[in-house]
Amino acid sequence: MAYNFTAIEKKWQRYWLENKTFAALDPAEAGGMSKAYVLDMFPYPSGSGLHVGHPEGYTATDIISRYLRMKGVNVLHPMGWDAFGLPAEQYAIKTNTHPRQTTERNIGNFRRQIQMLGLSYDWDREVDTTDPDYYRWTQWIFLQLFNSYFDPVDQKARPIKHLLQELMNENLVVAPDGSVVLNPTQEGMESIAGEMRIERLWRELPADEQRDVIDAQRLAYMDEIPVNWCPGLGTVLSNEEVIDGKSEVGGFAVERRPMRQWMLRITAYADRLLADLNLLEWPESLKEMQRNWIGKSVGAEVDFEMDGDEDLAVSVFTTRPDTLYGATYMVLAPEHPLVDRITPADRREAVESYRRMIAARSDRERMADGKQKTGVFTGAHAVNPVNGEKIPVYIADYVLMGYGTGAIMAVPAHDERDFDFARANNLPIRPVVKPADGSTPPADRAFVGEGIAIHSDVINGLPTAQAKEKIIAVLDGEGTAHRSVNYKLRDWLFSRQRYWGEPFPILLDKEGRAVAIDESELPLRLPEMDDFKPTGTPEPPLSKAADWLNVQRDGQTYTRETNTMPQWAGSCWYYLRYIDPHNKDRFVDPDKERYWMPVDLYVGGVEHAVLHLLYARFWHKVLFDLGHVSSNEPFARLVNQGLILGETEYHVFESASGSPVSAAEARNIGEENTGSGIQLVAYRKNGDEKLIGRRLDEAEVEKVADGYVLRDNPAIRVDVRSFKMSKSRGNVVNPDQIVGDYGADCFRLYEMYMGPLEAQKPWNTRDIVGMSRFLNAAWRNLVGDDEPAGSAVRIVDSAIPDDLNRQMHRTIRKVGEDIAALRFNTAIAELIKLNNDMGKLTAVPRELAENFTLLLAPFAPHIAEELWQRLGHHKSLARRPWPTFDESKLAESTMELPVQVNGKLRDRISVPADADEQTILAAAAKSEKVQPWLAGKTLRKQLYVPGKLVNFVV
RNA sequence: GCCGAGGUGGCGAAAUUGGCAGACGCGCCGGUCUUAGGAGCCGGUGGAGAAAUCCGUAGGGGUUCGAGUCCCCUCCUCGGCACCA
Repeated sequence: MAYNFTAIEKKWQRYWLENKTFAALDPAEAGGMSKAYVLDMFPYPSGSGLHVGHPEGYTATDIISRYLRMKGVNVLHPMGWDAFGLPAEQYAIKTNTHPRQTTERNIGNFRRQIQMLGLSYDWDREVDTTDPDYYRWTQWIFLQLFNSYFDPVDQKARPIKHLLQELMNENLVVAPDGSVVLNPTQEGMESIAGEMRIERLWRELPADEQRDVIDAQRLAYMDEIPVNWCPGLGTVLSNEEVIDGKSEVGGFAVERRPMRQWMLRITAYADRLLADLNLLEWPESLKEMQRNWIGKSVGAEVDFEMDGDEDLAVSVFTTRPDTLYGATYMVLAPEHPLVDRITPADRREAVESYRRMIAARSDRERMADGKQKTGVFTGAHAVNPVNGEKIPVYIADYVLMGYGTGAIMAVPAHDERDFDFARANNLPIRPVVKPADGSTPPADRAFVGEGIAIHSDVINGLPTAQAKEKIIAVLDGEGTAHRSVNYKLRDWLFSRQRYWGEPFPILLDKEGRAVAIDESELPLRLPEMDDFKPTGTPEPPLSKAADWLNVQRDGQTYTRETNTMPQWAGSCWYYLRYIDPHNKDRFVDPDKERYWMPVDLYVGGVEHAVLHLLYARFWHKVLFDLGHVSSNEPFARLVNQGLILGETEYHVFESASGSPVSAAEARNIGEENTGSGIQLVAYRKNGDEKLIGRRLDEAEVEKVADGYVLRDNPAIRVDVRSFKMSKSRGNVVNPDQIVGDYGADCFRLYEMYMGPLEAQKPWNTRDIVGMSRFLNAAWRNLVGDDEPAGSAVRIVDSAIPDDLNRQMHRTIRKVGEDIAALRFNTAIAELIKLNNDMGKLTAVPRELAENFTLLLAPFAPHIAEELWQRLGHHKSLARRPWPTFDESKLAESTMELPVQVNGKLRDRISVPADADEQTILAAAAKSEKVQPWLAGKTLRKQLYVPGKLVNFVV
C-alpha cells in the first residue's frame, strides 16, 4: 500500500510553521555557531502562479539549508516578494482592479504554493517590496544616492556635504561646462594658471548656478536625454529592459525621445563593477555577460581641427591610435551637434535629407541592413594632427552618438566597418600596420589584428602596443590627444511613468529643481487612486492625484515628483532587509549585517545577469562607500539553475500543399505566432517556400542511426526539440498538479534528479514515477506494508551486515560530498542504491534505518520526519546531527581488479586488499582468461596501478 | 561574425588525478503474485553475433601501456553579444 503523502506532508508543514523550526538565530543568540546565508532570487508574484522552474532553485537551496542546519550551522534562508512592477499593473488595468488587490492575491497564492513544497524558509522574515514599511527604506537608500557624489580621486561615493566643503575651501573649482575639477592652482600649476584660468571659484557663482553644479554631481540626478519611450506600456524603459528594439515586457515598440528623467550614476562605478567581478565565485559565463555589458575599452581621444575654422576641433575616440596615419576620412554620428556648424551651405540639402532618411528608420531596419553602410559627405574637411593631412568629414549612421565622442577617425585598412564604408564610397584605403609574421593580409578585407606600424613616421617599426603608447605621448605633448577610457554601460534610467512603484521622496520647486523630503517623512506612501491608468502621454498617473501632488513648505509651493521607481529598485537591497526585517530605526542593524553578509550562496536564473545583479552590486557598493554596510560585494557565490524546458516534441515539416518535407531540407527553423498559437516554422533550403511544423505523437516517429524519421516514411527526417515553457505554447507544467498526484517530496526528488542543477533539461512527467517508487519502497522497507498507525514494524535492534554497513558509510560520505558540491542527482542515486539494498533484508537494523532517514531528510523532508517519528523520536530531525562516516568501515578485505592485456580488458581477479604487487601480478598472469592472450607473446612490461588495475603489455 | 557552454544507450543522465564506459532512474523484454493491473516483487536490457569475440562516448588525426577525460583539426546544438570605433 502506498504511503499517504498528502496527510504526512500537511502534518509536517503545519508542525514546522507552528514550531518555527527554521528560524535563524540572531548573532547574539548564535554563540559559536558558524553562519550560512543561503538565498533564492525572490520571485515576482505573477498571476499565473508558480512555474516548475521556480522550485528547481528553491529545492536546491532548501537541501543545502537543511543539510547545513543538521551540521550545526546557523542558517539564514528567507523568502519574499518582488511585487512592484509592470505585469501586475497591466493585469490590474485589464481587469480594473487595484494593483494592491491583485498583488496581495498573487502573493497569497505564491506563498501557498511555496509552502506546499515544504521549503524550510524562516517565514518571520518574509519581505514584500510593496509594503510601505519596506519601501520606506528603498526611498531612504534613494536619498542616500541623491545626497552623494562620486569622488573620482578616491573612486568612491561621498556625502554631497563633502563636495560642498571642497568647493568652498577651493580645493575644487567649477569648469566652464559646469563640471567640478581640481583647482589647478592647487596642483603646482601657478605659472600657467594665470592665463589658463577659465575655471571659476564656488563663491563667484550665483546661487542658482551653485545648485545646478551640485545637482549635476549627485549619484541620483535629473537629466534631459533621449530615452526609450514605450507607448504600449506608457513608460520609459532602461537599456537593459529593451531587447532587439522592443520592450522585454510585452514586446511593444520602443522609440527614442528626449525626456527629463531621473538617472543613477552607475557609470561612475563601471571600473569597480568590472574589477570586482574577479573576487566573485560566479559562473564564468555570467561574469562575461557583465563584462560585455560594462564594455570597457581603453584608447585615446584625439582632436582633429576643422579645416578653415581654427577655433573648432572635433574630438574622436579610438582604441587604435597607432593607426592614425591610416585615417583617410572622418565620420560623425548624424545627430552630432557640430554637424550644422561644419556643413557649408551647398551641402545642407544633402545632409538634411540623409538625416531625415535615418530618423525614419527603426533600429530594427538599421540592424537588418548589416554591412550595407550609408552616409553622406558634409563638405567639410578635418586636419589629421599627425601629418596635417586634410581628410573629408562624413556623417553615417554606423557611428553612434551614444558611444565615445560620437565621432570617429576612419581607418579602412584596419577596421571592418570603415573598410565597408570606404569601398561603398570610393575612399582611399591606406595600410599602416603589417602582420608581425611577415605574411600579406588579404586585400578584400581589413586587417584588424595587431602587428608592426608602417608608413607612420614617428612610430614606424613599433609593435602595436608600443606604437599606441608613443603616439599618445607625442600628441599629448602637443595638446591634441589624451588617453581615454570608454564604457558601453550607460547611466541607469530610474524613472517610470507608472503607478505601481515606489514614489520618489522628492519635491520639485517652481524651477523644477529637486529637493529631498526629510527622512522623518518616510515612507512617502503611494496615494490611493481609483484611476491609476497611464495617461497615454509621458505625464505619469500620479499627476492625477490632486490632493497628494501639491505641498507647502516654508511658505513655498512644491509639487511632488510624479514618476515612480522601476521594478528593480526593491530587489537591489532585499537581501539586506531579510537580515533584520522588523527594524523600525534602520534599514538593517550594523551588527547583524556584519554577521550575515555576504550572502554565501545565491541561486537564481541567468536572466537577471545584467539587470538585478548589476544594479544590486551598484547599490551595495554605494552603501559600502557611505559606511552603511561592511561588505564590498553582496553575493560571494552565485549559481544559475538551468532552465526546465517543456516535454520533448516531435514535428514534421509540411509544405503549403500538406506534403511532408524532411527536416534535413529545412533552414532557419524558428517559432512564429501565427494567431492560432505558436508554431514551428522553417524555409526550404534553396528556396523561399515556407514550411509549417506539425506536432507528431511519439508513436509516429522512429529512431535511426543519427536522428528520428517518420515511422511510415523513413525518408522524412523529424525535428526533435524541447521548447521553453510558455502559456502560448501550452506546454507549462503546473506544480499544483504534480504535488497533488505524487506529493511534494516526490516532486522535489524528481526536480533534483533530472540532471545537474546548472544544466538546461527537458521536463518529462513519465519519469516522475521512478522517484515515487523510491519513496514507497523506502516506506515499505522501514514501516512495512500494512502497518498499524504510527509504527515501524520492520525495524530490529541488531547489527548491520558487513557489506551493507560498508555501503551505508559510503552513502554517508557520498551524499555529504555531493550536497556540498550541489550534485543532488548523484546523491539521490546513492540513496536509491542503499534503499534497494535495504529492501533485500527481511528486517532493517535500527542504526541503518535512522542514518538512511537522516540522509534522506534534506531531499524529502516530510516522509523523513514521519519515518523519524515512527522510529521513536519525539522532535523534528531538522537539527539532528548529520550522520558521520567511518573511514575504516569503508575498506574492503578483498578487492576486485581488472586485468588488461595491451589496454584491453580480459578478466577481473579478486585479491586480498593488502596483497603486494608481486602477488597481484602473479595472480593476474595465472588467470585463465588472460593466459591465451599472453601465450606465445613476449611480455614487454607489466603495470600495476595500486588499487586500480593490472595491465600486461606484450 | 565574436564570446561562452556542450555533444555519452530508445530517453534523463553517471564516470576523483588519464585506469573496469553507461552508476541511478525512465522505458522496454521475460517471469511471478493477482478476479484484474497503469500496483508490487524477481531477473534481463549499449550494438552485432549461436558463441568465441568484435565494435562502441559527434567526426578525423595525435600523445600514452591505457583516452569519454589530454593535444590539433572539422561538424553540430544551446546561451549571450552583435555596427561599441
